[in-house]
Amino acid sequence: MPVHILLIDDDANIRASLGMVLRQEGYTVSEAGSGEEALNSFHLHPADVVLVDLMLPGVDGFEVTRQLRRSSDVPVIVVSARTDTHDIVAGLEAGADDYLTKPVMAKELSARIRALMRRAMSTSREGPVICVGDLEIRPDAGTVHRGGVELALTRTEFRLLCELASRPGSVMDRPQLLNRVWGYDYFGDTRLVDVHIGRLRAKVERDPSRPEVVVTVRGLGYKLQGL
Amino acid sequence: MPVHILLIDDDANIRASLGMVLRQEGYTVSEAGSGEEALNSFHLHPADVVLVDLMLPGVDGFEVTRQLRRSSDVPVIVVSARTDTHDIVAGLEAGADDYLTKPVMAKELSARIRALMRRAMSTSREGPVICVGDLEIRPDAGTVHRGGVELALTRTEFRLLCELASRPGSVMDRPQLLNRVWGYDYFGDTRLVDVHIGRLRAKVERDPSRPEVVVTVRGLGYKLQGL
DNA sequence: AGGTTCGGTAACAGTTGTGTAACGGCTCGG
DNA sequence: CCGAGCCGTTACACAACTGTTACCGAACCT
Repeated sequence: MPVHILLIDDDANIRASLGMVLRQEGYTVSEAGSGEEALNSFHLHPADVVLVDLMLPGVDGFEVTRQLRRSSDVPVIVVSARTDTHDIVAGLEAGADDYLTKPVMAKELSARIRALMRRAMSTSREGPVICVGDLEIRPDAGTVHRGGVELALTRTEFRLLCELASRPGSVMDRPQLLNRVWGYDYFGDTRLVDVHIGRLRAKVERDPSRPEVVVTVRGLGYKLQGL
Repeated sequence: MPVHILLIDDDANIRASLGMVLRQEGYTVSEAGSGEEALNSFHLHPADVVLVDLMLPGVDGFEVTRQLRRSSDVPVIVVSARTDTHDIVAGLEAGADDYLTKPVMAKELSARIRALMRRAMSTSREGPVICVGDLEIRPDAGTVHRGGVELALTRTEFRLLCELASRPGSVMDRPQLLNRVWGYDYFGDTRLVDVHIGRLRAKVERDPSRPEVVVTVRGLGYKLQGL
């Protein structure tokens, strides 16, 4: 799941250069040139991090921050040309988590984003949940639920399932699975994967004799039936 | 409950002036002049926020930050004379939440502390009482009640329980628990955690032979049954 | 259909993980 | 100095998990 950043600045050049830096870091980026645009955009498609300039036409950066805070805990970083302590304090008081002054160093910006996300994640109550079909996989809790009941998977089964779930719908062959689940660097033939797939099915499938979730692709490997 | 700040700097003048600023803001402050002193102090009396200088004799600020992170989620702000982007990035990567360059503006420092505490407290502070199943845990009071009666836990048992309760439902593995409860670095295998889990269960579980609260996740660790 | 390959699964034995009892060291208060 | 409680280590028994093998049926090919 890519991390999404909303970038708010009225200067298209700055948006372009910051955007490029962020995209290179692997983030997806959407841009807004005004406060109104930003708030609308955020409502439609909430971001994981917001970068906001203070000087915006219309609704300024302070106000954008306050509005965001009203409905969201999203991490907000102010990026502004204004270096005055008064502005910094006002930005943070408005609800921002950090304040950077232009010109920003790319490395510093991304380090600060990482630090902030780390902090924001660590306090989030619920870990991520991966849903495949009627399965709910919680890598964090190490549990799999189906219809509210917890399935008792072993560690290997769980890792196998997670590995398959990391790319639902696409086939993974045996060497690949051996590598990623067992860490083996192994070619020859072993039925290891098959056996564990079988054990996994016994717990995961409604009717293990007719698999609907963990599907065999003959001659290739296995895949998770996306949906 | 007053907010407590640990201030680490080898320059007594800076400690004095920053300390004064912080005390005026209503914080209680303890000071340390070296990394070793700071880590010892933190272990004895954990702070709510840590301010650390980078240039320290012996264990430097980077290392202090890393060590703290190993056993705690405490908010850490680096306060350093070094303005180089490389240092900023390294500080944040080491686990710091923010990085300020000297000379620091008092107003900015306190605004950043407030912003960070707001973020850190937003969901992590469980309030005065954590309830798990029919257990009532009061971290401040150091007590656990079940059905109105107080359970007599030892300090270790209590910390273990609190640690598990900090993320109910999420599995915590043994190294993690060793770090956070005992402050150990992980060295090989020890049954220490298991034994104390057993002792904790003897007091906490209705039927210790069939645990419902402190649940084993084989191959991974233990978790508190959220409910 | 017959031969061949591939996948599913039962059985088993070896390995690993976990619960717990027991023991000695330590601290603290009398 | 002595006992009580707590802590960390060790040892052992038992349960759960793992990887291998063997056998069988299904799918594929000619």
